[in-house]
Amino acid sequence: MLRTERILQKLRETGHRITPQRIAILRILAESRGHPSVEDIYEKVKVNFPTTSLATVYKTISVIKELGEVLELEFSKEQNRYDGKNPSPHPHLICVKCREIIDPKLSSLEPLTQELTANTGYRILSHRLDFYGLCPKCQQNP
Amino acid sequence: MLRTERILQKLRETGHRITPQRIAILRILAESRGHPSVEDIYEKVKVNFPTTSLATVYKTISVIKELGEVLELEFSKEQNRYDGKNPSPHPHLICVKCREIIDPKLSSLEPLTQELTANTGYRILSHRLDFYGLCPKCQQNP
DNA sequence: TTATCTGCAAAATGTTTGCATGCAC
DNA sequence: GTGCATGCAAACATTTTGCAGATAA
Repeated sequence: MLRTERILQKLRETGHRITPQRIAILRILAESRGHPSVEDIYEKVKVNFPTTSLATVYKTISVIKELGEVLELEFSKEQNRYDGKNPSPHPHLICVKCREIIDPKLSSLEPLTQELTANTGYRILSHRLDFYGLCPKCQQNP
Repeated sequence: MLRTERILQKLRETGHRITPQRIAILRILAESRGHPSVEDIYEKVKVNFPTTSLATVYKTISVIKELGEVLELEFSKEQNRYDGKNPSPHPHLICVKCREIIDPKLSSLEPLTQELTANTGYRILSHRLDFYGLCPKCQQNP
């Protein structure tokens, strides 16, 4: 809810309009723990706003991305997933069976990033770290 | 060339046929330092085998993937890239401007993986770690 | 000889775009 | 009232699939 307000604020400040669809979409984004896909968001928005289109969900996410308030996890074989709770790069843990994605607690990558900067001459801007595995549930039901 | 031989060997062992197109494709895969895309491979193969189709490149990569001899780096906004030199998970360094992808030397992720296993109950199978930044060349030519 | 591979074209999937209408400001 | 947002449909890019003919074994 704080997140939702913050994003609304940023939308206003940047001259974007606040529409009911946008409020609904970014509320879902900011409050979902589960890293929803566009389709997931679309289905949830439609409960209250049945005429909403997929295109609107895509366009809204695109705006929020520009504002730096959502992290996009890209996949090539399935829909991208979104993290609106925490838009800065952080590790994810993805179950290869049920495709649940969680945010594990993990030591900082800062030392690795420094190592890289020193060794390569690249200016590091960001990163992505995904671990793939079997969640406890899927280990039990094979 | 050792890599090429190894993959050819595995193809034979698993009952796949060795065709000129396949030899050409996996040679490019196994010898390219630059993490080529399907399109990159396609263009190179066509120099010697002008009738080759994109579908054949896709199908061949799919077979080599099944054999565990190529690492696929998935992207949602551009073509996937392939690492045939080293098919086990390792970090990549991606220039956000020229899209060059290199394999940096970096400390092992083993400690992080152990930390995760201990904290989450997941059975970790694999991972992907990409760093995004500006390569030295692109820092100079902005 | 025969089952697999190739190459073409069509299909599938996820995402983006164009445009007429509607609505936030 | 003005211009941005919506919602529809069409376009787009990448990858996959189906199938007839070619070819490795």
